[in-house]
Amino acid sequence: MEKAKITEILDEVGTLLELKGENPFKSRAFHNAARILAGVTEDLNELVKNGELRSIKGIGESTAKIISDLVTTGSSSDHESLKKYFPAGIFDVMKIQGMGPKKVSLVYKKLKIASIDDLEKAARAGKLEKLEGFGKKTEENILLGIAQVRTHASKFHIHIAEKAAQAILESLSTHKGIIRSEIAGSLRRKKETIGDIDIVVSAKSKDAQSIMKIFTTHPNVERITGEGETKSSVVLNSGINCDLRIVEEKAFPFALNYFTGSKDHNVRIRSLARENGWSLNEYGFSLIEPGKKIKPLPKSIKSEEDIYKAVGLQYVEPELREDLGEIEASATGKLPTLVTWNDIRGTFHCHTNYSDGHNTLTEMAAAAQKLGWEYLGIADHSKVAAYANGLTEDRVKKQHKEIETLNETFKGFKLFKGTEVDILPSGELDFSDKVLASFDYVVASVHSSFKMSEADMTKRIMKALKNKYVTMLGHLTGRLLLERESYPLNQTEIINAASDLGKIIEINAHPMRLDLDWRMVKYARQKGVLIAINPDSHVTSGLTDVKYGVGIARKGWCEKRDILNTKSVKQVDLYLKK
DNA sequence: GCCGTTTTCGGCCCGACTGTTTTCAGTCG
Repeated sequence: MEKAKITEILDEVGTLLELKGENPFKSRAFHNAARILAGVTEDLNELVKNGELRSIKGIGESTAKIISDLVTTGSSSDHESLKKYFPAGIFDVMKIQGMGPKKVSLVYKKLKIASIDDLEKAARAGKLEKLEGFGKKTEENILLGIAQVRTHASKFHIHIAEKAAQAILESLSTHKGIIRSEIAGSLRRKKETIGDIDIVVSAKSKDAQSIMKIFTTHPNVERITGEGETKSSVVLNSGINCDLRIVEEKAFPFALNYFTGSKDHNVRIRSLARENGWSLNEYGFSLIEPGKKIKPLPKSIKSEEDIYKAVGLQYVEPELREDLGEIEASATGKLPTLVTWNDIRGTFHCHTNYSDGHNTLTEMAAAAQKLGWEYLGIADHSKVAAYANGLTEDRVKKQHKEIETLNETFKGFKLFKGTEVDILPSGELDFSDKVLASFDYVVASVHSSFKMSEADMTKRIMKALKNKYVTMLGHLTGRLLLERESYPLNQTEIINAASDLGKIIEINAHPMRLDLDWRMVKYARQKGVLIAINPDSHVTSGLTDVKYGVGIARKGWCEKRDILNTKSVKQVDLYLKK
């Protein structure tokens, strides 16, 4: 069984235990195990065979048994017996705002509700309000929650969320009482997809009410879902939930840190505080048992840096706060130096209006130069990509001529001739070797037949990788959210092969390809594989929007040495000279 | 259920808001 499926089952076990009303720490143990397992790069079969599962922190006797059963037999008796308590549809019901484990469990037991449709029918018939702990208002909220799940995806692209958040922030800034204000949450952590927007501001309490008013009456607000003195929640007309928190100035760094998350990162920081005998919340440090000091409370915390220092850590950039090793790295002074916009010299996966980009070669070159870049790689689609107006051999020649002519006009800037050649289902490439040889570099990508088995898809890509003209494997992600294109892939095998063959792996080249799994990046780095994270103009309107769509434009995606910084650009340049 | 070197038992992060209660459980982040 594949690892992704196993982590899904562990999560399911955790959720089923919540529904059963088990000890919350017990169910959390399974969710933790799922998350931890997802970050394991070693071969699962080997780990099971050698009995090494238990050596992973967070995997104990029960979770190890489930994992090992799933790996060896494809099913787990513990999971199967838990499943008997609730039908599968129950997981959908859990997605509705306001429906947590207790309420879901109750409506199932009393009314046999096990799907969103059932829930809607019961709400419309007024059956829910008669249940204990429910009422008229709860019923209305559930109907709203159902409507929301149906009309909006629960996640939004970062650039959509960013624009929506900025609009709110701008309105708030008109209030003179605001001392500091910042976007927090996953948007600050620069996740590729955003669940909701968190904004934190500091102000005197006498100003709180009028600040809240600006927020809840903003023209972009569709409806208010919660309104209090320090916290309000709204749904914006784009469908994104947005929360505003108002705290006193001295609490601002704590609130910012708290609401930036991630949840798992916060839990770790709080545990560190506890070791000193302190409790940490969004307002500050306090002693767990007043009078029984273990370590004196830190004084004058003015910034997040001060908080990290107080618990013995180096400052951790928001982009790294996922509890995926950053706490340990920070404690030992081994945090990576992150890429910044200034590190970028160019990129290699751009489309133009030759295929499905929105801009001409001239416009793309001008935009790249305006960004201060030294080069831009043009990689339009190949002929089989008819949906994207892929280039035939003749049009490739025409584009090459145009690039050559343009290059003569540049000073300190160069356009590279590339292609994003389709990897056909057979693993053959969409251009002959002779045509491929005419490019400066070749990106090979899968754009069709996504429903192959993991083994076949991996074989297909491996075959393409072995072609000597292929420089880079295009958009390897394995998890493509919000998009129809999605395919299974043995990432470990591909990275190993790229390492052996000296190929580059490109991640998230496409603004629509989301949720980079940086654990995979970490593994690739261990294997010495050069990773290129590239913007392109595929969906957005050219390079003007490019900084939203891509990792390379944002710090935090990887370490500098992974990407097209001075050192690795030289490596890429070497490729180009070959 | 998982962890731990001062602990093999006892703790595990913490608070705001809602809607239902009539003092608080449930949900969320």
